Amino acid sequence: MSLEQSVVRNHLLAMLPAQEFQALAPYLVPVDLPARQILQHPSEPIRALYFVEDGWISLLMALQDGSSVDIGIVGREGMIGTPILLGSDRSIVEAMVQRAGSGLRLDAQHLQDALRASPSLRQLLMHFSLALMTQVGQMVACNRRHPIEQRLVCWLLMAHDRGDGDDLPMTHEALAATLGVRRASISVAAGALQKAGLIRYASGRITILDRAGLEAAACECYSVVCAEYRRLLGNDGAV
Amino acid sequence: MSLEQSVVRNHLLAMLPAQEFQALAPYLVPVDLPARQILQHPSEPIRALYFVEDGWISLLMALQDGSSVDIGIVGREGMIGTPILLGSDRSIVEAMVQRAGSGLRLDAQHLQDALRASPSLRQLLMHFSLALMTQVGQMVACNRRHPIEQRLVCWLLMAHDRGDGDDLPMTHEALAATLGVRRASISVAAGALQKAGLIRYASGRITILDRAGLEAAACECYSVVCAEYRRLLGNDGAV
DNA sequence: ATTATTTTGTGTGATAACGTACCGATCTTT
DNA sequence: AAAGATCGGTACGTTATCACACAAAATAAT
Repeated sequence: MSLEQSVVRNHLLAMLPAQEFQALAPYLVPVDLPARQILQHPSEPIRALYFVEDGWISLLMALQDGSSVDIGIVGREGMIGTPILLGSDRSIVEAMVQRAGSGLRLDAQHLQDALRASPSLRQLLMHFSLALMTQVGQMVACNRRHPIEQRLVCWLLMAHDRGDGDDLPMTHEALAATLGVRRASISVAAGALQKAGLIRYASGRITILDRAGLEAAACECYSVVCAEYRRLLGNDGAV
Repeated sequence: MSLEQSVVRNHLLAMLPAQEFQALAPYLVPVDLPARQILQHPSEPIRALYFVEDGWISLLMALQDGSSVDIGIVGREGMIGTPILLGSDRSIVEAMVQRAGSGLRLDAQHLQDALRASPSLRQLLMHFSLALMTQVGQMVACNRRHPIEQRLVCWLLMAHDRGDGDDLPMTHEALAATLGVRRASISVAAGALQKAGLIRYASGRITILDRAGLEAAACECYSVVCAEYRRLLGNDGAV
């Protein structure tokens, strides 16, 4: 009883030609992605790719002082496991489920078979890798030059794109860890956004009230990265 | 009369099996890389890959305020043109020659032929792309958390690794643009390093005096990224 | 040699963000 | 309902870095 492409929410898989998807389907295993699960641990071999169906995954870089910084975010527009695609079973980048959801697992040892079964898959995955690289690159500049409030807005928009509704299950504390700043700084920045009527929040839940207003308040980084996702993955592939 | 592998200084090409290199050689065109030449322009199609032989190339992300930030640096351990490898002839990342040198050009339309001629090449290029991705990711965290002086040291070490001697032809102004900070901040940071006897500088030239001392003064980012280059490209591939 | 240009040193005040701390509000557990 | 834990608001002093400005030193051009 095989997986139906029509019910797949992952954009990469949804874009595959129907026949290729059918050939690929036997390798795909539906899995839950509970919050805080680590899909890619810096010190352990990566055993599988994950095509995200729901929720979103943070790519983190841990520092020696114990802090860590988000270098990218992946939702149903993408997958976790670019190192495998690029020929290594390790990476110092950590991938952690930030918003619980589900995904389709493709075991690493089947990747070559899967690529044979679906010739379009390689191109899609490589394009996604490039889009992700662009996102990470933009983050370098963003972290260097843009103030906390804009970075926060940028993050909220990216998370909103990858979520199901207008609610984001994040505390100020979690956001602070994600953006690599103090919790108090988030409280101040989020307070300003709430006062401006762009968002509302209460105990661990942030609600997007004015999407257009947020887009206007974000730094360029949001739209630049979005445009690149669209260019590489098409309007349907982009979030 | 073909290119001799023994005289090639690019580490990726040097690591190829001799036979594969011979098959690839006809596609490689020696080129000069004058300072400030742009190998990859955000708004133009990328027509070629460049295997760096000498000098180094900055990967830049330009921002709307007119500033730009270095997201990575490539020397003879690598190549310019990962977007082509990953299936796109465009990228919003700019590649500019920062220290003049030379390279071997592989025209984009020959890449597929080249990959057929040298099966090892794809794996090497993908490993390099992953190493570069790691470097960029670490830069995100570094820019977020580490002070200017450490970032400067980090950059000096990376440039030193990729250069020929202990002299780096960079003004404070150029360094400021590279690191995305004020020129005065560089003068202060560099002044401290000079006072500590780690470097010496004069009008557009920085000399590395105490390599070990610099390594001790750098943030973790330098060694983390180095280790990843070594892991992925081997001791000979790493800078 | 003189003049212009580039490069570096330095100072002043402003600002963003930090570390830390404490309190009240809200949620969870019992 | 009470107690405990988590979450958010706010404040204080500190530090890193900024923007701007100007002069001294070094280099290049005439």
